[in-house]
Amino acid sequence: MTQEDLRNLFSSIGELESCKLIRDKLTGQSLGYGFVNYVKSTDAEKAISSLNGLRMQQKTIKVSYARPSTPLIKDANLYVSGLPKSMTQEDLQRIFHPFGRIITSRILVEPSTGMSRGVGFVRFDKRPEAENAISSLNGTIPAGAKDPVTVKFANNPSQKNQQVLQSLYAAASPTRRLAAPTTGPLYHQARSFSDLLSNVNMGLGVKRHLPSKCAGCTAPSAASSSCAPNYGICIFVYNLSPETDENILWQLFGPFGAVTSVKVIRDYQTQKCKGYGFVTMTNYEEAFLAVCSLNGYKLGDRVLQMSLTKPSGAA
DNA sequence: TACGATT
Repeated sequence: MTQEDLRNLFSSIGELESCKLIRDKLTGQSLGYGFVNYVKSTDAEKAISSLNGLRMQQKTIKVSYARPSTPLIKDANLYVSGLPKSMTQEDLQRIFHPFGRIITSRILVEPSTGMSRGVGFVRFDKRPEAENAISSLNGTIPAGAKDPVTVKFANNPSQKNQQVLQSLYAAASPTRRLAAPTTGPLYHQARSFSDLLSNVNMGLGVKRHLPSKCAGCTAPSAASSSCAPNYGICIFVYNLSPETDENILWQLFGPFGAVTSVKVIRDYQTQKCKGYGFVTMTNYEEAFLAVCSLNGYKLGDRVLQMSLTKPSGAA
């Protein structure tokens, strides 16, 4: 939605004094909210009663009175993971409401099934309420659940966009390409990697740095995995260096076939890779070959290990 | 830091 869309929608109620769509500072992308001032307060009331809850495309818009702008309401948004799949938004609110006024909350779902992904968000009115919720709830086990939940401050959308831009820049940067070839790990990777691929393409056995039993490949029926089985095969990759970025995973797995997503798991504070990541591939045969080929592959000074992700909830 | 998930 553009600023103009916002203006058109809300000016249909009454005369506007001002109207502002909030955008990311770097990318200019809408952050999904904005502020509208009406000349007459009765029009503001009308806007809330007629537009709140309106469904637009995939979204349900929320319209309410803006809270007074103060530093206290900033950074009060929490990210919650490890929730039982059976937990509803109402359950989530029940758990968090003792700590303060909840502005919004939601549980993320798999689009295809509507099933909970076990993660969600809770935005409190005030920062100290959010802090209290973290210290009281993080690591605790909800009633009736068997695993503890993680409660922490949510990532800031502009931080996330910065990461994406940096990663794109790093991939495209000529200095990076010139600096790497003779000494960097990418050079060594590229040479031995192409050897490896030519082996694969000729249908020959694959050299490995470890005597590999192809972990995770022994039971092809285990193709179902915790990560979106409808969307592909999810591969767990371990022993990545702290400097690993998404591009490296794309480069490693892309030649084996269709890769739908890659994820480097990072420490939130340092933004360094925690040593592992995930790659989702569309086709089982290609994923199988990638795991068999890349397990034991030496990237820089590290021997990679990989397997299909641990199935979840299987008896 | 051997299984994430960021509206």
